[in-house]
Amino acid sequence: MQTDTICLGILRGGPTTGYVIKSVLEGPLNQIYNLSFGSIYPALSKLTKNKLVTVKQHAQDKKPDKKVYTITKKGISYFEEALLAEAGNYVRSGNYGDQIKSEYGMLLLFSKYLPGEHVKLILDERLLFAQQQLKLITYDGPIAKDSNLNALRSSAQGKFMRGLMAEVIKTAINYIEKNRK
Amino acid sequence: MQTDTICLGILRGGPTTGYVIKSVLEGPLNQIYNLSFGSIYPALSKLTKNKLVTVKQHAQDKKPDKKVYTITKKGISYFEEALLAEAGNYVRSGNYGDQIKSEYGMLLLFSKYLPGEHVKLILDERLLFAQQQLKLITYDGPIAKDSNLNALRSSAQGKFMRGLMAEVIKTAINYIEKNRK
DNA sequence: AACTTCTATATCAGTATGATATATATCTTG
DNA sequence: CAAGATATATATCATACTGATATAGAAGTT
Repeated sequence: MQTDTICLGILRGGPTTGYVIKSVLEGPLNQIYNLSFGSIYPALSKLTKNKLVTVKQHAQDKKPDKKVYTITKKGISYFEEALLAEAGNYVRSGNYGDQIKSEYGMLLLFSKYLPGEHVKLILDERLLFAQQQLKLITYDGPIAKDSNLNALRSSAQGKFMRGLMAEVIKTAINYIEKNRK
Repeated sequence: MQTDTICLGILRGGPTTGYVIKSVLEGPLNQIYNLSFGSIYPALSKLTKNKLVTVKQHAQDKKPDKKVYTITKKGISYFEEALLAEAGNYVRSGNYGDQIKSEYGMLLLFSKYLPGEHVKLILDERLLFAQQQLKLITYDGPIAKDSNLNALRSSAQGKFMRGLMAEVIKTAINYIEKNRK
């Protein structure tokens, strides 16, 4: 999916900053899609230039201006068309897998060539990370109003994805704990 | 993990071609790591130039020469050092998540803005794909001798990873089937 | 008081993708 | 049985993305 489409999709959930878009992708959407600042900021600039979003610069004396992006009417219709096109491409491509680069997976695969203590450390850190992720995804407490997580919270689609992610993480944690001898 | 290290690691399991390396990554290692030909072929050339692998060109009249790469002694020790460094970097980085771009995940997240038939099709195709992946991973029949899957077959590490992947896919399939209303 | 993490944007060298080109064999389907 | 699709096999390249780095103050931790 194009970075533009993703930014617009997140902005569909309410106005926010590039920094928050990155946080959402790194946090609750970590298992779904990752993007770096080097992709997000230029995309936001391009969207602004094309009038698909507007910016409001919140001066914060001495700190860099907080740029709050809002999707425009033009942006909303563009997003819906783009999403439809992406869905069509996905089905037509015949490529239904995800693009994955799992450092952890490769290290475990090659762990025969690694000292035992290293492997233990890798598994420990990964388990800890997975447990934190699980907590983050199942968390139902209050959230910042600019966090754009309401869609993930309240919509049936968001609940579906949260449930799926939680189940998958739980399965992985249980499997690792049981079979790591 | 560097593309070089991954190619050497797969070559550690026996001599093979760039095409087969791609097939292994696209097939049984699909949930772990993906690389395009545009990364694999240049990496293999670089490794050859640095004497970490050797090539034997198998002329196949009219078809492009099949280039079978074999890891050298120098390559083996380089791989082991590189792997150790990668493990160290992983633990030190504090970044234990995977790099993921899931088209399917994003489409489902935004499925509120998509016609119902589209969503149904996406889910159907994804389920079919997941079932094929599961079959591929749990398959225990004969394999081509140049497929480099013996490590994944016989080693404890390979069995561990296969088991983990299978459990995760099963969980996802069950969840989608139960909650897709 | 010193150190680390968080908020916030931006750039860029190096790396990776995805499409395209080429060429034949084999499998599939109407 | 012919046509079309898929598999084998390597290679290139424009475009896109990453990961590191820079900047800078607030807030939290040791």
